[in-house]
Parts: sequence; C-alpha cells; structure tokens
Amino acid sequence: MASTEQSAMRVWRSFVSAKAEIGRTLQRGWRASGLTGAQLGVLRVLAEASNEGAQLHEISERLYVTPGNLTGIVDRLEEAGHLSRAPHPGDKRATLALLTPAGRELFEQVYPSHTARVRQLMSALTVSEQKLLADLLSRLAVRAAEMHEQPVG
Amino acid sequence: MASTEQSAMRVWRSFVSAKAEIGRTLQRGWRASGLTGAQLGVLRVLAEASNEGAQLHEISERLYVTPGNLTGIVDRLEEAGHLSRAPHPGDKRATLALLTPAGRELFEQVYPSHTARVRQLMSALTVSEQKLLADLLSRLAVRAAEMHEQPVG
DNA sequence: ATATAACAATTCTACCCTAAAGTATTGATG
DNA sequence: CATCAATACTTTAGGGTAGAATTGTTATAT
Repeated sequence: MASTEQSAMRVWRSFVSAKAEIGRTLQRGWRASGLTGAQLGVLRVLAEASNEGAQLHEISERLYVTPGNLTGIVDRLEEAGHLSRAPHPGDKRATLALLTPAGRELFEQVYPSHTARVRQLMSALTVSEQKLLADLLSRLAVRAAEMHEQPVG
Repeated sequence: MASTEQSAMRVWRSFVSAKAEIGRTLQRGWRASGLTGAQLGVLRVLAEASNEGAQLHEISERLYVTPGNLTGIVDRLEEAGHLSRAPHPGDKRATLALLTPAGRELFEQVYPSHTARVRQLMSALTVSEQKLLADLLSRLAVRAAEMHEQPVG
C-alpha cells in the first residue's frame, strides 16, 4: 500500500536528518582535541578494556567498523602517541592495542564533555521516551540484520 | 545524575548501531546498479524537481551534504552520463543539474526497490510506532540544531 | 559609482568508510 | 600428519565527509 510506504519513507528521512544534525553537533565537542569521532570510539573501547588492551578484531566489531578501516584509524592514533600496538601473546595472527598514558589522559579529558553533550541532547526527551526510542531503534536494527542475512529479495 | 547520563548514552549507542545495520542493509539494494547512496539521493532530488532541474546549492541543503562534497558526487554522476550541468539562466554564480534520460531511467529502475526495502525494514514497527519514532527523531534533530547554534558550552 | 558584504560553486586536505583481495596463522578433519 | 577452511590483519580501489581557502557574482550601503 502506498500509505505504509510513505510512512516508512518518512521515518527513514527523519532518521537520516536526525543523524546529520546530531553528528554535526556532537562533533563540536571533540574537534578541539584533534580527535575524530572514530578515534574517540577506539579510545573509549580501550579505556573500558582491562590494562591488557583489546584485540583489533574486538574493537572493529564493537564499533561497527570494517577491519580495513580500523587499520588506518589505529595507525593515526599510534602515530599521535595515543596508543601502541603489541603482539598477542597466544595468537600470532592477532594484534593488541593498548592505551598510552598520554592517550588515557586525553580520553579522560575529552570524554566527560562528550557524554555531557549527549545528555543535553537527549534531555529533549523524557527518560521513558528515551527508553522507548532505544527499543524502537533496536527492533529496527534486528530487522535490518535479518534482512542482511537474506538474499536480496 | 549518572542515571540520566547512562540512559542518554544507551539511546545514542542504539542510534549508532541501528544506523550501521540499516545502512549496510539498504546499501545492498542499490549496489548492483553501480550507484552509491549519495548518488541515489541526488538522482531522487532531481527526479522530484521539475524538468528545469535543481540548483546545486538546493541539492546540497536537501541532502545534508556540504557543497564541497556535492561537487565530487555530481562530477561522478555527470561522468557516468546520469545528469548534466547547465548554467542558471538568471544567476551566473549558480549551476543547475539536470537528469539525463538515461539517468531518469536508471533512477526509475532502482528507486522502487529501494523504497520497498525501506518499507520491509519499517514493517518491524506498527504504523503508529513509526509515527512515534519519526516524532522522537524530529525532536532530537531540533534540539541538536539548537545546540549547534549555541557556543560550545 | 564604488566599496563592502553575502552568496554559489569549486578546489584542496585530511580523514572516514566499505568491499575485495592478499598474507600469515590457527584449528579442525580425514 | 596433511589438507583445508576459518581467522586476523593489511592493502588497494572507489567513494563519502567536513572544513577552510579561492574565484566569481550579486546585492547592499554608502
């Protein structure tokens, strides 16, 4: 039916425009640090990990970034001195990334203001609306993953 | 409060992961045509415009794409023969983009299956849930735009 | 008329992103 | 044990993205 298709497209347009606006706004929070969004994501995963660091493979999956993409992001963070690579003790294929003290310090300086901006953004909704939104988005993500596993219909 | 901050971050993570999953899934619908998402967006704006085409400036705003970015996208579409540039009759600064017959044909072949996939995706939600989702996303976009106009707090 | 400001498009740089192919390494199977 | 598939990372090719600087053009205010 045309009406359900129009409704679907309207939601999708809302999604795209919201993503564009929000992305631009949040970006301002970390721009001054010299970090990019993807780089901040990597630092966050490492900061949340134990002191043994995290495998590149794990970072890639948690951030929804392809391995080939991650190689370059980690390269630049390593060059900037924010992390270091180390061989995985038990698996010669794997590489670990570890936060340097400088990297940890930068993260701890930048991240709180980032979360504060996210909180300020989300305060446009009540907490129950936030829960609802997260639920709706999760259901869409699940459906998308299901469609992704199917052949193109 | 920590709890509202956690809630806010959880919603934002849902948003990011949903975007990643959905983006990957929808991409499969147009990949075979050789078009990219941004290119399909430009063709859509032109198809919806009158036969006089659309100004690059207008396309840039409607797709949330910076002008510098749009130049390259239009370059590639022009090279592929899907659109042509023409000078704006009344304003020598402005440039119009016009769909070629081949471009229109390709669009009309690709776009219906794209909207069908969006509809399939959104059918994970009821129509009233879709309305609700669009409303919540619009409110976030408005808040983000407001924050964007303010100095970094 | 002329200086000034605002605007449209382009160019340039650095980064992000995916898909696909390539190199090692690991683990499971016959 | 030899083979073969899976895994981890890198490389390459083709784009997408924002931001800043540049070149013309148009509009506005002296």
